[in-house]
Amino acid sequence: MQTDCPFSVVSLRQQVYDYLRGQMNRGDLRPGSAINLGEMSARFGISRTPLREALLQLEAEGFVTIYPRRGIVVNPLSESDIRHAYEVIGALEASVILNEQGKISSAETGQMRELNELMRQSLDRDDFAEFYDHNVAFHNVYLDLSDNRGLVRTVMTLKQRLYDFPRRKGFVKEWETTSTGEHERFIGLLESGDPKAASGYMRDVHWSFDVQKPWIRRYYSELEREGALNR
Amino acid sequence: MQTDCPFSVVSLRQQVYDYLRGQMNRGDLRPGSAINLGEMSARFGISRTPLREALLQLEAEGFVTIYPRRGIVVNPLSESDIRHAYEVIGALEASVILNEQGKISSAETGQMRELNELMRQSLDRDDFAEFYDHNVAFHNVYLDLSDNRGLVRTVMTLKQRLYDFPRRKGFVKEWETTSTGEHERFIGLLESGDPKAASGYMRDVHWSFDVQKPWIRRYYSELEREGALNR
DNA sequence: CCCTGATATCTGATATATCATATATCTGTA
DNA sequence: TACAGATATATGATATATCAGATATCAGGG
Repeated sequence: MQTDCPFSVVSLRQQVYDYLRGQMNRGDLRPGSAINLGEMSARFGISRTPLREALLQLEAEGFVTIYPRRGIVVNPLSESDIRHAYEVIGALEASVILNEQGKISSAETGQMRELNELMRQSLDRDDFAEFYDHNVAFHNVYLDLSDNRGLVRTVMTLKQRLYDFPRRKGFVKEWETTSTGEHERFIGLLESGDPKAASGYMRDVHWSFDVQKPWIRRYYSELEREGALNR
Repeated sequence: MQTDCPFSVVSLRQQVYDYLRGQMNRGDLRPGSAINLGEMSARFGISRTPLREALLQLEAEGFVTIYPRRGIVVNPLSESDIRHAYEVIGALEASVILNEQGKISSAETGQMRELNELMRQSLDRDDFAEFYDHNVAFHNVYLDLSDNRGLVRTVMTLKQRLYDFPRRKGFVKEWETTSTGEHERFIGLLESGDPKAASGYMRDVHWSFDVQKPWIRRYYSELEREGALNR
């Protein structure tokens, strides 16, 4: 029925949401920058209502703050925001790995191996965007096994928050090399039949703010110099 | 400055949100029931805009579904919704317990003991509302130690979803007795200096859907007979 | 010069009107 | 009688106008 329909009407609200998310993702809309309903309405030639609705959604997801009658600002990403995101992502990804262990077979670990290899190739080619897409796809191998779509949506929204503003055209190569190594260790634990250890490794190492802190600080401090990150 | 101000203007949108949440909480707005913007606008004498904005927020939080141009429906709570909520709550509460273990002292465990005792007294008096308030307060003892307000908000929203619709004036007493026993075990693990075991117990026993499934099914199946829960 | 109160301006919040889509009902034809 | 197309109705989605609160600026008095 509806899911088979080749046509769909995308609400203006959704289009605005997608547009603004795209702007943040490309770095065209930076942390701290102001968004003005009246200007946007004039620029796009649409009314303020769908704009406002899209922004209310973005606010609920943490991307912007609406100051009543004062203005709308794109949220900076502070170190504690990063720490909080790591905490939630780590806990939820670990939970999925444990809960869906029965569905993680050699097809899945094989897929993750491929993606990890593609990540390494992207690293060698300095292709940042591709590296991150493969990274997201790596984690999605097990996330997509979960029917808990709310959980996955929470994780994905937080990842978008993490990835948007530091989404620069560059790496801390040592971090990414370590990261792909952690992926490999993770796969090894899964393949050796120890999903509990794999789950713990994902939460306590790969998504541990404390463990990753030196890389995080190095990575984000470089961005801070570029003015993309406000403490 | 603003946080000290004894006066505040509460937007219509927020008032509508609070009102509707209160209605769901009291069972005056049941799962499956329709909400009509035009009727509500007429009844409250306010425009549809803040109504719609409140409902968009409620939709984002899982309480309602807005069917474009067709109507707005209060979401039923299915068994899989409950399972999903348990999964997320368990993972996140366990994470807080681990991360904030340094802040959990005898003051906190003492507080939890008191609340658990109050829960037992409510149970003896068949005071359902009070039992649940103490239960929420019990868990909040450690949740409030976390500065990850996004995490806590996620947990609280899911709990509201769980508690609203089965919020009847009654108990499965054996479940609640078992539950307070689990609280006691949890406190014991904390006091014996094993926060990791306490964290694991909270996630793998107290908030494990599989472990609690028999109680859940008994509790919610009674509600289903009352028409409060749709599968 | 500084402070206070009045006024102007800005911008989101709300009210009202209209539009766009989904569904129900009616009408005509085979 | 059944089916297809046209029309009516319902309801959320969007457009436009106005309001309400926050901030900036100005004017007057001490």
